[in-house]
Amino acid sequence: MTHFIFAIYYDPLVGFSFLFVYNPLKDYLMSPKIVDKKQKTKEIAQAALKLFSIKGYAATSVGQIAKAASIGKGTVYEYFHAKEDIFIAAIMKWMSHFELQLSERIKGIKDPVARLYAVAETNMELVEPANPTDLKLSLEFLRHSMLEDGVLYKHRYLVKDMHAGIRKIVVDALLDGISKGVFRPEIACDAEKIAINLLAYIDGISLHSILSKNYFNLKEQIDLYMLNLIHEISVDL
Amino acid sequence: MTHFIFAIYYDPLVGFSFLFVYNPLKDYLMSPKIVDKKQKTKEIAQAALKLFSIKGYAATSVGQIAKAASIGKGTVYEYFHAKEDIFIAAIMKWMSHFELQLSERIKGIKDPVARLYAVAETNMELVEPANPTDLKLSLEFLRHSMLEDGVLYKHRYLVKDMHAGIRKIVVDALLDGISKGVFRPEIACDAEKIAINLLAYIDGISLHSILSKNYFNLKEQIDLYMLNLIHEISVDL
DNA sequence: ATCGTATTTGACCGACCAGTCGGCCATTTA
DNA sequence: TAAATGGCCGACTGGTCGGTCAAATACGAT
Repeated sequence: MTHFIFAIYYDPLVGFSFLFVYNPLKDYLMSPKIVDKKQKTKEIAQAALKLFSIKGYAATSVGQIAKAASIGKGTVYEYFHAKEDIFIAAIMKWMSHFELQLSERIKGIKDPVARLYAVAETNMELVEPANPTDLKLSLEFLRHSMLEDGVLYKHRYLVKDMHAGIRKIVVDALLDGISKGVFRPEIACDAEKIAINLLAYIDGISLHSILSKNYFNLKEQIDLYMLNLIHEISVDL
Repeated sequence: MTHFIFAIYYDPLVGFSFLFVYNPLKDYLMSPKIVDKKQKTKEIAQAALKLFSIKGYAATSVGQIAKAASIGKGTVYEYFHAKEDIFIAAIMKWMSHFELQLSERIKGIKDPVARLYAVAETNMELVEPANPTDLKLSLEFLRHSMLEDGVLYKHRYLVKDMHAGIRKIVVDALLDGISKGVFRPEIACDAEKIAINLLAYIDGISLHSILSKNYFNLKEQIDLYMLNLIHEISVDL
């Protein structure tokens, strides 16, 4: 009876999305006012993400999100059950954006040393250009994942998963370096530890660089760390 | 005419405090119900500190602070002009407590290597014992210092000052190590950079340890970092 | 043109909160 | 005992915010 094709989309941002999809072959038979819920959900999450990263979760009201998305406040609740859900969607959008950016950067780099540098530099550029909204969002993210009554506490695994994903990239680079004879084989058992330390350091130095703006040069600091690291794990020449 | 001695106290937590002080030699002449404002201010700040570290600034109401301090809400405003001021006082209390703990630990340790370890371990223990409220407070602290509309933005120098103080301890340990022939003289020009990286790493790994609870062993990670650091800066044997 | 339905909307509600204020209590002074 | 004073308090106010809902709107179908 319906003149629309029915589809089930899965999107990591919005989960399963049951959707009446516009069918270009039958548009003269379209049902009344069908919108792409998936798309609009993303748009709202995008607008919210921007506000959350500037003002923080608590200080951003649903009304402001609605205004930023150029829709009414009530409409927001057609797409999200609660403010918390907007935050979760926004965070997932941000995470997948970051992971995409990182994997884009990594892909094609074969040299293990260059690969480690690329991981470090991608994180660095996330913070550098006088636009530290990402780190602010990170802090918001971490805070709400850590606190028992935090909005993201039930979704703590998101942080862990993200960390695990990036850590795997580093560990793989290390093991790859060993098999290519660049890094010392003895470090294989410490590869995980080395990766954990590298990523923790990058987060720490990024944080400090924002707090002590202009006091030190982020790139120089990371270079010093990387130089020592490479020196420590490389085969003796 | 008054039967009290008048004193001006200076306390880093509450600033100058003009105080009628109880004089034990003349207590039979006491004025009506004089309380130690300085002391009570500290008690309120202490109660607030606990709540802020558990729930965060925004989620802690002045009423809850009052209840935690076992006083009425109105009384809180006898001691603080605004909620923001309670936060500032609580943060300063927390900072001075941390700095005291660190300097207590450091004092008496003459060996430069042991001194570096002591700095790292003090930070570590701050986070370790299944009671990560301090790191939660750190995050709250950083967030409000970083954001333009953060409660502590006008007091950003507090973070910088604290970092500078701890950094000086590390730099001094490094320079001391050089003069004692333990560390290589060439690192003198990099001492500042090394200190910045060490402290950034400690903050980063502490953060990750809370987020990935039970995934890795914080002490082992720090030991690995310190081992590499010491190896890198020590004179060759 | 008109109907029916999907969608949108902003006024509204109840909860909460920072900060105020008038009054209460306890103790000293006269 | 009465007045004075320091300290204390919680009800109240003005305002915000998350979430709801009845009415309005958009738009294809007929």
